[in-house]
Amino acid sequence: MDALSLSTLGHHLQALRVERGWSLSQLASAAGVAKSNLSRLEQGNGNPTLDTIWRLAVQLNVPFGTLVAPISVPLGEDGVQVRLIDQGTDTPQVDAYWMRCAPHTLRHAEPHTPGTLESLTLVSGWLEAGPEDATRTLTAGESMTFAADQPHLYRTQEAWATLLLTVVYAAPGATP
Amino acid sequence: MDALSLSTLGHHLQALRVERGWSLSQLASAAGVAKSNLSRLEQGNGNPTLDTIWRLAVQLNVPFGTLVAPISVPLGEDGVQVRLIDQGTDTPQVDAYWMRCAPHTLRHAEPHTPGTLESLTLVSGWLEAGPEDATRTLTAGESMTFAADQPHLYRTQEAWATLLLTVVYAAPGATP
DNA sequence: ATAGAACGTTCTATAAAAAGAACGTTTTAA
DNA sequence: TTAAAACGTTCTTTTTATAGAACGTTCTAT
Repeated sequence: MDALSLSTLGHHLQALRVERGWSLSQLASAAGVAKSNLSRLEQGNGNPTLDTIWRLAVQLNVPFGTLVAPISVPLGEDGVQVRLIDQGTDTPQVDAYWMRCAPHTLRHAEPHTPGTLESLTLVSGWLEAGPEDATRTLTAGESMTFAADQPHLYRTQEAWATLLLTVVYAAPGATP
Repeated sequence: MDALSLSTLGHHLQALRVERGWSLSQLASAAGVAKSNLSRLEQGNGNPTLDTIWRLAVQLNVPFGTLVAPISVPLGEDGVQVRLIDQGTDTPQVDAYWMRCAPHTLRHAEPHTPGTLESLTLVSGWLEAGPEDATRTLTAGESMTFAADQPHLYRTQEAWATLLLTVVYAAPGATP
């Protein structure tokens, strides 16, 4: 754990607290944490316990990861990281992926088999994606579906992109 | 921090490690964590430090929140199992879940805050979902988006359903 | 003005998380 | 068959995160 992350946590804690108009003492008391402890954390020192982070997150009403973001995750060589979440057992075959693209990444993807579709939902950041002649841009929370049986691409600019991606392969015998 | 969350963390740690074919000793060594410590954590005891969680998350190559996110319902009484995949860091807030529903399940969900949307993509099976007065049915590979700021439901029939679900919370200050 | 309360910080004491050594067991290799 | 290595667990020791008390300071109200 680097010092940057610790000060990030501290800044986040303080920002969220002030945003809500609470004093350090109030938050500490409400969360059941010693105010000396919270003080230390906001200063960027310390290395809080999961229990402590948990209590503060609950009290601040933020998702857990929010406190410690930005998240640093190792990437593949091309700046794209992909993880298989699940594979369907039905027809058509469906593969579900979690995917993350570094800033200024351009990933070209080969065509899948005819009739294949991809659906993606952006979780964080900004992304341009789609068939190479018909891309669209997405921001957090937005979704799109496109035909993936032709060359397609994923491209980021200044921001990271995190998304869910499902590949729906054409059902055997289906009429295109 | 309740015991459930701690054992959840333990299970996640172990599952991710085994998934990668690593031994406890290997992971501990690679992450720079004492194996006694990791052993304790996988057993569901202990209350790890942010530093420890961080090192393990980086080594396992998963977003931070994934390790500690509560697997909300372990296929509980309502036959629904939910796993947090990722949480966005942007505005609007986006939470990504993997969800599985047993056959003949009916799950009623409370309204989210105004403006909240849910997008889901079915990976396997059959699912009826949406606002209670406007549900739709999905089969493998299909997607839908609906307003989740009203009572909504998920219902299966004879088959299981596996899906990706993203909850997009309304941006603060957005005009509904 | 002045007493009181609340603020955030910095002490000290205690509880516990982390590291490292040692253990018995299982796997691997000679 | 045996020696060596790796495994995961359980000890002990060390480090440190947490709680609580005490502090000086800044608001608030009388």
